[in-house]
Amino acid sequence: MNIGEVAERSGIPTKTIRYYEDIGFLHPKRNENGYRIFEDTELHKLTFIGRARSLGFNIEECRALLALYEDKDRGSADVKKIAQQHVQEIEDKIADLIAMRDTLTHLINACAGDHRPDCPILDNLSDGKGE
Amino acid sequence: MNIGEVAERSGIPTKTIRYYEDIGFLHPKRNENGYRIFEDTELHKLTFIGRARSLGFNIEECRALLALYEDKDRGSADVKKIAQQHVQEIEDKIADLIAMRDTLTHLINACAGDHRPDCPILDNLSDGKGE
DNA sequence: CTTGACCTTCCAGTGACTGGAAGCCTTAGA
DNA sequence: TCTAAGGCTTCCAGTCACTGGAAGGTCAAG
Repeated sequence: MNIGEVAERSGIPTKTIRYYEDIGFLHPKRNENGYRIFEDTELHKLTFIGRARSLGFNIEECRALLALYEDKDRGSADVKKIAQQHVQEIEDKIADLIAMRDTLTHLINACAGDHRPDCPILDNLSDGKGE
Repeated sequence: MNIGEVAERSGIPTKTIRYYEDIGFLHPKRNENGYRIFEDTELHKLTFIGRARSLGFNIEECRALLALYEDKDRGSADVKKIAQQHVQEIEDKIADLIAMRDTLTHLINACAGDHRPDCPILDNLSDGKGE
């Protein structure tokens, strides 16, 4: 397969695939004209990475997961640990965002939203009060 | 005030304050030795930006909010609109994160997390099934 | 007079891509 | 056989909002 076909089948853009090669995820062979040739194993790897990324794992976590995937002797505990840490990070982010949303919603509800200049949102940004 | 004092009082690192000057948020005067001198208005502005950033507004949104804050003739509707758009973005992010968390939690619960190699988490990343 | 805490500028790196330029390769059609 | 389109290559720069570090000037205390 050429890179275009792999991109289509994995759902990962060609640019990103080349980037993944740069950072050592893949080592596709080249044919005599310099084009990358991908095997099914590489397509599979890319799809794996794509799924992990869409679950919010960063590149280093993907690397670790991939290494575990390819290690037939690993215990599932290692994988579970990475996933649990990641869930905790996600929970933290959710909590931060909810706090932001709640503050903002509160301010928005207090704001008339008309032609007059009084604005609790700006007042809060200006003096930190009004919550 | 020198930059160090402003940093302490606003809670914004000196590096970031210099960066904010670079991108045109501030225009502190300089004294003869080249040091920046900050007035209270600049400290106030920085604190404003700090609060807006902590509510998740990006730099351009902060710029817009600051401009509205300094425009005595604006209507609160303009501010409310920016805030509402921002809340919508936050809601979207929260929804994405919750979806990730739920998928992961589901997989984690299905994973024994022991010394054995079977792992539903890796299986899911590998073949997309198991949800 | 030295030490240490400030301050300055400039350059590079972060994460994970993404866009664009310049140029080679391949294939289908006129 | 020429040509045009599309796919492929590399390399460089930009994104966002900082952050770290180097190299050096300034200032106040002891």
